[in-house]
Amino acid sequence: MKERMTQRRKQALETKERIRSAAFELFNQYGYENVSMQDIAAKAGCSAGNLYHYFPGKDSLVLQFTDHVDTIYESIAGSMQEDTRPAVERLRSFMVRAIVESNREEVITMGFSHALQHPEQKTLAINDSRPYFRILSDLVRQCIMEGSIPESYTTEEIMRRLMIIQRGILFQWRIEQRSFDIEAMSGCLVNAVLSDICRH
Amino acid sequence: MKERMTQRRKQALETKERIRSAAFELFNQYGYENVSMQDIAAKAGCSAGNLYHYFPGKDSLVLQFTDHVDTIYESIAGSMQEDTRPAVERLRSFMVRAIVESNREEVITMGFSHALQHPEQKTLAINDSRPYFRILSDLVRQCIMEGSIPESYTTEEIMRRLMIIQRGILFQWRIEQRSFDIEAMSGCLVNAVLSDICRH
Amino acid sequence: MKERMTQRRKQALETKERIRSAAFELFNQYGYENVSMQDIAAKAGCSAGNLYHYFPGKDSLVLQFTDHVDTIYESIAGSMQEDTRPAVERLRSFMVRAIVESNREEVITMGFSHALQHPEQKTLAINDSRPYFRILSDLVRQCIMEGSIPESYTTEEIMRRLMIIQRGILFQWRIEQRSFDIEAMSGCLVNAVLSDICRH
Amino acid sequence: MKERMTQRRKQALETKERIRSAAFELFNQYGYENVSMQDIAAKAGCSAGNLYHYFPGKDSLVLQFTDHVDTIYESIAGSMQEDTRPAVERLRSFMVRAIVESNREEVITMGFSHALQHPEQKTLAINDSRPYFRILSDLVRQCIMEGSIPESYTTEEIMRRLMIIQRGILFQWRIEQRSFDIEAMSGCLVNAVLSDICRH
DNA sequence: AATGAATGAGTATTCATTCAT
DNA sequence: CATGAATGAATACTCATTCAT
Repeated sequence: MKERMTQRRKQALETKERIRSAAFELFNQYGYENVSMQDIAAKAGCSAGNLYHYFPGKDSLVLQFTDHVDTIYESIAGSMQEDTRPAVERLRSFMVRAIVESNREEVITMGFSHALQHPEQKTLAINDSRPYFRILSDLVRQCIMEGSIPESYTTEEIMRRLMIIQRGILFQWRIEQRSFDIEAMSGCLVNAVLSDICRH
Repeated sequence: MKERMTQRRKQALETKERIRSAAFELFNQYGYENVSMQDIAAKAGCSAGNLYHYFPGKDSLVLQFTDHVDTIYESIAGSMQEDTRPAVERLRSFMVRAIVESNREEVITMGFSHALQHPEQKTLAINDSRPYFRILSDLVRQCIMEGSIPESYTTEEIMRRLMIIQRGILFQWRIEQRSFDIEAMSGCLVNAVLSDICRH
Repeated sequence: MKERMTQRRKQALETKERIRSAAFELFNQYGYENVSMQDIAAKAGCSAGNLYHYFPGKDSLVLQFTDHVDTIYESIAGSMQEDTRPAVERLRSFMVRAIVESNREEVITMGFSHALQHPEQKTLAINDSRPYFRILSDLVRQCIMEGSIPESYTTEEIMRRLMIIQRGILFQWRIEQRSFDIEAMSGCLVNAVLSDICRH
Repeated sequence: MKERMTQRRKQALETKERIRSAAFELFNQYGYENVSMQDIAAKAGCSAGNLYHYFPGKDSLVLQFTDHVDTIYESIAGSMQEDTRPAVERLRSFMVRAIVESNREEVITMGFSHALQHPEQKTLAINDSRPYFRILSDLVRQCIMEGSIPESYTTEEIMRRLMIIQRGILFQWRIEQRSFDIEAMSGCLVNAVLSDICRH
């Protein structure tokens, strides 16, 4: 019986994941408003009614994307734990990888567009409980402590600039339909901004 | 009789403008997909059917925003015609003003969000016939000619970086709900990027 | 001053005719329900509002077609006034010409389709005051009098058969998109029916 | 469980049939363009949205009528399989029954009217894959083989004449609002046409 | 005589969501 | 866990008609 439950639960998790990923792909390709629950069900290979066993509504499907991004950021941070370079180098690396990775996963564009249309939901607002902001502010603070970033800046100001770069690149990347070298561009702009900051 | 015609035509133009601006406000506030033609009509003070005397459809209402932006950019460029400073200074000024002005008009955010969801419409794609790109590429070319930007960069590369900055700021400005100094931030980031470029 | 009035009236008549013929062409091509008053106005080269100076509504525009058909039938009858052949020959000729001529004018198909959809309006019902029926019943009665059609038939029965032939041809002609010889077919079927009648 | 599924499916089929028949009655009574999806839903006793579970759109509802007619024709042909009379007699019988039966079902008039308005859809065009035309051309060919119809005619020419008779009767039957003996009329006109053909 | 701006009711179609099975 | 029939409200767009000019 336990076996069966596990079996069943496993299947259920698979179904949930199938739904989530179907939704993400479709949202990304056509935009939130142009994807219907029936479309998602069709792509996930189940009935429309069944979606409601796993997600309370369409909204909650979009909002899954923040969890998804957090996972990505955490895995980047995890893989850098043994990096012993100065904080400013690690910050640079983290930003570049965050930009590249987050643009690999296409849902994010959708999430960004959604956030742009609904700023009041504060989906992308600075929020210390979310891994992205936690990791980033940690790194920035270490930079300030090690002296590579002058104390005259607040953590928030630094983060804001980096976020502007990240989101600007995401935007342009989408608009130009992926036609430039995103890694080079990220490295270059993150550098420009950090150098500028360090010089003051 | 001509007088009367003018009267009528004037009223018609007013109606058209009322519709356009109602649409812009609503789109900006609630997002394109969450605004119905009825909503627009109600706000414009006319019947829904009447909208179709002035605009062939909902789409064409959104697309008006590019014209609107173009007007802004042209007026900035116009007001700078007698500026005799080096090209790189003028580029800096133009960018800062473009960012500040375009964020003053709220529709633009909506247009950007729309462009993000429909990149295939190439609303914001580089397009030499649009004033923004014409002005920008002119200035960049002058910088290259006067030597302030090295020849190793193409105009397009420079423009891409500036656009990333502009759009990143717009994004963040919207997300943080206008809670930082946009002029200072623009100056700062445009500087950082241009300095970085000039140094190479 | 009289001149001017005449001038004006002439222009008015021209406009009315332009509207009528625009409506007919469009109705015929696209069907009554798929043509809007604005379409008609555009084709007639005037404003939509102006249509209402000449016709009280869209309905009355369709109904014009019966007048139009009557004119055709009267002109056929007129041109046959000096025909001295036996009545049955003249009936044959009239039918063939009526079929051919009425299919030349395309509106008629539209009128027929309209009549089919609204039989309660009795647009095509037998109606002695209309030229078509007057002419036809005259000819049939002459046939009976001259003995070429037996007295055992009523005028109405004969007319009904001829009308069936006429409308069947019109139908098929439309369905097959004008791809057979309508004159030969008319002659042939009218003959078959009349011969059959005469034999009994 | 299978039982239950059957129950559900049965109910679904009933609903589909209720919708189809509601649509047919209404189309026939008021004409395609004067019936709204809401009307159909109301008559079928379900919501308008539900219509779209069963039929992709309004058009597809009209087009169901050809299937309906085909069923009728096939049942007539089926019931004549053991008829051993000469082909020309069987052709006569088939035509009369086809005319009478098809006029019993009122939708057909509506379908015809629709076909008249949209000849480009070729709903009623000669189409060898449809039972009506297959049966008819079979019978005609047999007549030619047995010598009752001269070889100088093509199958198509014969069929065209019979179709003209059938459609003409249908037309007149509708226009005169069912006020004559359709069986007698069919027999009489089919006879007249076939005799005429046989004589040449 | 003519315009064209304005209306308001109407139309097909979509879709998130519910629920009996 | 899963289905899919059903709903009902919403939505973009159309159009005959009116009327001030």
